[in-house]
Amino acid sequence: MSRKPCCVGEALKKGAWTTEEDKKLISYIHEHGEGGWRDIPQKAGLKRCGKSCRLRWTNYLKPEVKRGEFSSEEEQIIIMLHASRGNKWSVIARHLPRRTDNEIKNYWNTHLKKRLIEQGIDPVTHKPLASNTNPTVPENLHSLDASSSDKQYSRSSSMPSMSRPPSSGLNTVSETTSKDGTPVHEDGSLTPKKRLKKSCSTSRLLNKVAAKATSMKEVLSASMEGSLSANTSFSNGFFEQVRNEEDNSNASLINTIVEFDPFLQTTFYPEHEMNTTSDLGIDQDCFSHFLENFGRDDHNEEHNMNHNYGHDLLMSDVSQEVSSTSVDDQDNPIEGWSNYLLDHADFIYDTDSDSLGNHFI
DNA sequence: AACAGTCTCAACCGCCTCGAG
DNA sequence: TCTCGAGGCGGTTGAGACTGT
Repeated sequence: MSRKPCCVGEALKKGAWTTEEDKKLISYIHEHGEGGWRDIPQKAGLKRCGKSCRLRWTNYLKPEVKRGEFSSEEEQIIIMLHASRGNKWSVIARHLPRRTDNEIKNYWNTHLKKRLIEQGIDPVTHKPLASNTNPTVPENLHSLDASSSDKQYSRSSSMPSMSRPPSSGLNTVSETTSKDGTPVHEDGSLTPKKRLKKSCSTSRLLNKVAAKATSMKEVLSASMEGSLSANTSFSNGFFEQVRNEEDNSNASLINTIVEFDPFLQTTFYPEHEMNTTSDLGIDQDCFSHFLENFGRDDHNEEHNMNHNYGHDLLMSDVSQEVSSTSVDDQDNPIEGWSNYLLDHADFIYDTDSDSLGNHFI
């Protein structure tokens, strides 16, 4: 009622933010905190819409925002969650610490979607494209391992950020490391070994995760529709089998995946109400639970080198203490998940093993 | 060297939800 | 209970950098 409209009747600036504008915004928010976006432009001396300030801060300047190349672990999570939730970028972002929905959305549209298509997987349904007769066979990953995927990484790792303001020596992200902190040549490209390892690992995981995500989506759909029955591929005693094998690595993986997605808990643990604080001790931020279970990597110096623009900007010119949520305080929490999945996900394609593996295909 | 095409991603747009008044 | 602004969200755009010819 009494509130004044936002951004009305003012000659507001649009387009890319300048370094000076960033400094003003960072300085103001650091001093007064977030919130009250409507008033921030005026108080901070910016000719910007409050909404624009909020977006600039949350997507780019916020100290805890992680910027740079997505790891294969993060890619797995994005694909899996996209399969079950669709384009719910904010939901996906909640499972990827320090990543913004906008960044995930961009990464999906420019990288993951294309790669899934190349593999014959529909990025919308996460099911094999009609033209691909055998899309889930891992061998098909050879077609993108060193070509498309490698090309993407090579290109993106060497490409400067487009709309990033003139660095003025402030941004150290891509000077000695790739976007995800991987060591790079002086020209910004990944070393051949790193590139090969990364692309192969990513492609292998993409194949596995895409197939797994498809199954998960089917189960989720069936669950949501209340139609999960003996006809569902996960059924036929599968839940019981998994749950009775607590010390089995397969069961452990399933549990981890289920824990990862609270919605799937009702599928695997139908006697439980869908509850954000289930008996598993999992909530919407269940990824942190995973961290507790499987430990944090303490060899993430590379990731710790992943400073960010806002942080550097603030530290460079504004003599104020940086927020306590410093990048250096947080190592990459995804690594453990990746290693665990890599170590245990092979059963998904292991058709020679027991029935557990086949349920996922 | 110049140009066109491609790619990336920050920023914008418009709609929706929530909650203050 | 209703109104409407703030904030959140997903889709889209376009500037700028890279690549190929």
